Order: sequence, then structure tokens, then C-alpha cells
Amino acid sequence: MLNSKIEVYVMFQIGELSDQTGVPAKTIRYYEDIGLLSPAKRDDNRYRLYDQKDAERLRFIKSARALNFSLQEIAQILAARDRHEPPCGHVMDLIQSHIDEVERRIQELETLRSELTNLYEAGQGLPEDVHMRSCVCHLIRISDSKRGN
Amino acid sequence: MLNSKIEVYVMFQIGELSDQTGVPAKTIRYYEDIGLLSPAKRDDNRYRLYDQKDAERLRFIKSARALNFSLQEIAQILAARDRHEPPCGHVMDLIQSHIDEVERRIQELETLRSELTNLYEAGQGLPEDVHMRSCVCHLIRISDSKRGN
DNA sequence: CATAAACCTTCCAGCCACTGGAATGTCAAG
DNA sequence: CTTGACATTCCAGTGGCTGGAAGGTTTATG
Repeated sequence: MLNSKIEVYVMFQIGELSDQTGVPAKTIRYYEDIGLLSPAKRDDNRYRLYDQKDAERLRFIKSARALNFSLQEIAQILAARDRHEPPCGHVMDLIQSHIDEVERRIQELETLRSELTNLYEAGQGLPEDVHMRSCVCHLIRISDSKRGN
Repeated sequence: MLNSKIEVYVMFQIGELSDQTGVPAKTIRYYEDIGLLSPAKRDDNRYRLYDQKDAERLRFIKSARALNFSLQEIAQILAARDRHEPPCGHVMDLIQSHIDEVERRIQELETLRSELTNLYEAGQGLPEDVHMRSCVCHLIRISDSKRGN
């Protein structure tokens, strides 16, 4: 075959895996501890050894984490794949519920931002008061009761 | 005095304080544990007893929590007040840095939302693939590499 | 008087996703 | 031979609670 390539099967240590993926070695061990990664092969000196498949799995985990998927959710996706079940339907549902969640959070934070901004503006020029009756500390209470809490 | 009122000094149990403030009793005990509330007076039966001043302090804590202040930050504010130092200058700084933080988070979440939305749209109509090469799981990887991670 | 219920107490453990640090082992270079 | 850079395990801490066990107290009811 003209297009064949010589592929050498190389295994590497945890530090190399960490460099390749940007995931701290501590975190990789942690992922193994909780079963997200299966127990790594070990060298004679008991050092963990990894290959490109491990790197790919870890990269997937990292990407999904960046999209704010929980380790549990990622574990479910990977477990489905490990059982040779296509996980995509489940993943689509997850994505949808994450979108909902993110939008909810954005709303909350925007409310929070405007409350903080109002508070800051109201607090400017107010006197300092140890008893929190005519200072921004008092306003914190007011901004809260306006919300009805 | 015509306008005088009869004020009866009543103390109440933790459940009542919880009802008044909406803060769970567990949380109140926790706040005492970490020193955010000073150790409560005890009844003969060792039950905690509270008065309106405690309720006010707890309401302040609750309001500040609702504005996303950490317990540490709240502890600082209250400690300053307990030392009879007006805490407002410090609080204004805190508010400003919280506004910055909230705006940063909103930005992050909006980026995340658009990534998730893109992903969802790209994933619609794609086949299921156990090996994650032509399904949304694969797209997770792609959306990540586009970010440069 | 017994019992149930609704309170309260302490203490320990768990959540999430790591992270820090101690104490120790292994290996290559100078 | 020592130094430095790797690796290992294990324990503990982060924040802000929350759940649950195992028990004590108080009040109401049969």
C-alpha cells in the first residue's frame, strides 16, 4: 500500500498526558479515582501509562466540561458509549436542558447586576454609619425587602 | 409620654427565627459554627434562644447572600460593624468588584449559550454513532478545538 | 400514665470538582 | 553522589450548606 503509514504505539506518563490535554495530573488521577477514566496501565515502576485513546477520551471530557456538563453527565455519556449505545439522543436532551439552565442563570445575573448597580449608585455620597441605618449596609436590607424576601 | 409603646422583650427558639427570616435552622446553626453569628443564649433545656437583634443580623446576612456576597465577605462587614468601624467604604468596594464579577460571568454564560445553541442546531439530523465520529458527541470536540483548547 | 408529635440537640457525612501538601519512590544527568 | 524532575499514595480543605442518625424536651391527647 502506497498510502500506508508507520504508526508506532507509544505510551506515555501522566505528565505527558497532562501536557497534551491541558488537564492537570492531579485531575487525571481524580478522574480515575471516581471511575470516569478506567484504571490506567502501569509501568514496572507503577507509573501510569497512557496512549492516544486515553488522550482522546480525556480531551472529550475536557471539552464537555468546558460546556459545563457535570462529571456525572459526562460519565453517563461515556458509559453509554462504552456499552456501544449511541449516546447522541441523550446528549441532545442534555444540551437543551443546559441551554435552559444557562438562560436562567443569565437572567438571574442580570437581575443581580442591576440590583448591585442601583445599590452602588444609591450608596454614593451616603454617610458612614456604624449602625447601618443610613449607609449602604442599610440599603442592602432595603434592596432585599423590595424583592419581597 | 403619649407615644410610648409597651415593648415586651421576647426570646424565641431557632424554629421561630427560621420562620421569621426564611433561613433554615440547619443553616443558622452552621452560621454559629463558623462564627458568623455569635453563640446563642441557651434556655435551661439547652435550646438556643434568639431576640429581634439576632433576627436583624440574620436578615442582613440573608440579604447580602442574595446579592451573592460570600460568607467571608459578610463576616468582614459584620466584624467591622462589631468593632464600631463604619464598613461602608469597604462595602462599596465590594459591590464594585461584584458588579465586575457578575458582568464577567454574564459574558461567559452568553458565550456558552451560543456555543450550546450552535451545537444543538448542528446536532439536529445527525446520525447516531457509537464511536462519536459523526454525531453531536464529535461536535463537542469540534466546538472545543474552535475555541483553541 | 403512656404515647405520639413536634420541637430541639450534637455529630458525622456528603455534595461538587477539584486542589494543596506531606511523605515517599524512581530515574536520568552532571 | 547528589540534584532535580518526575512519579506515587493518602489525607485534608475549599464553600455553603444539607441529610440523617440518635437522642433529649415539651405539649397534647387517649
